[in-house]
Amino acid sequence: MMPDMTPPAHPRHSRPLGADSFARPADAVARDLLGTWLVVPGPRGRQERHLVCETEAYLGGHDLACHGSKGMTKRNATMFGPAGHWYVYLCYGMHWMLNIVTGPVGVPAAVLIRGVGDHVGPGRLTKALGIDGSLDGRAATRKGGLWFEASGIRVPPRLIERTPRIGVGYAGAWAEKPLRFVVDPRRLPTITQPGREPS
DNA sequence: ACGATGATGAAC
DNA sequence: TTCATCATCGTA
Repeated sequence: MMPDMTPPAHPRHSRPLGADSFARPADAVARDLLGTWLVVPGPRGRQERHLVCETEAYLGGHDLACHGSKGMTKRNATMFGPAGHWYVYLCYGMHWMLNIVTGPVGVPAAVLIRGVGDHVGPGRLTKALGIDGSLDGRAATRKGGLWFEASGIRVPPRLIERTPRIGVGYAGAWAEKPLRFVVDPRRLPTITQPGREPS
């Protein structure tokens, strides 16, 4: 069974990951977001939960692959703001990219969410989940929009694949750094029914 | 391998 | 105002 649409193991403890989870280096956040739920408002007041399985870290102004490396612009201003806010922008004229801002205020760093559950690919997942630029700048640390939630699923480090980031060949040596994090959800423990512990 | 598709940012 | 670029994707 794929993890999408699966309820949390402990609904009463369901709460968004807080600002503390994101006010850290982007590579640490990118790794730790693997195996968490992305909680998305669904039809008729329901929530969808999608397991995060692919992320990329953009480290800050010194990272030549990061939008913030050329200074603050209208598009990337959200990246310079507080951690735990969504940074969403349009890529190639048609694909919305979903990022979560990380690190301290003034440092343009973020994590790109590249794959969740069955929806692999940053443009595909935003299309499937109905995400667009109207989310840019909104907080992820409160219920009401989209947020992350601990799943209780342990992701063993040996199951995390690290590769260079996709589509940033222009970034010189920064293009080679292993800042993409991937886990195959089929290798994770079976997702449980509500009230049960992950095996 | 290539075109779609349009906002962005820098140059002029 | 023009132009190159772009954290992609579907089709061939």
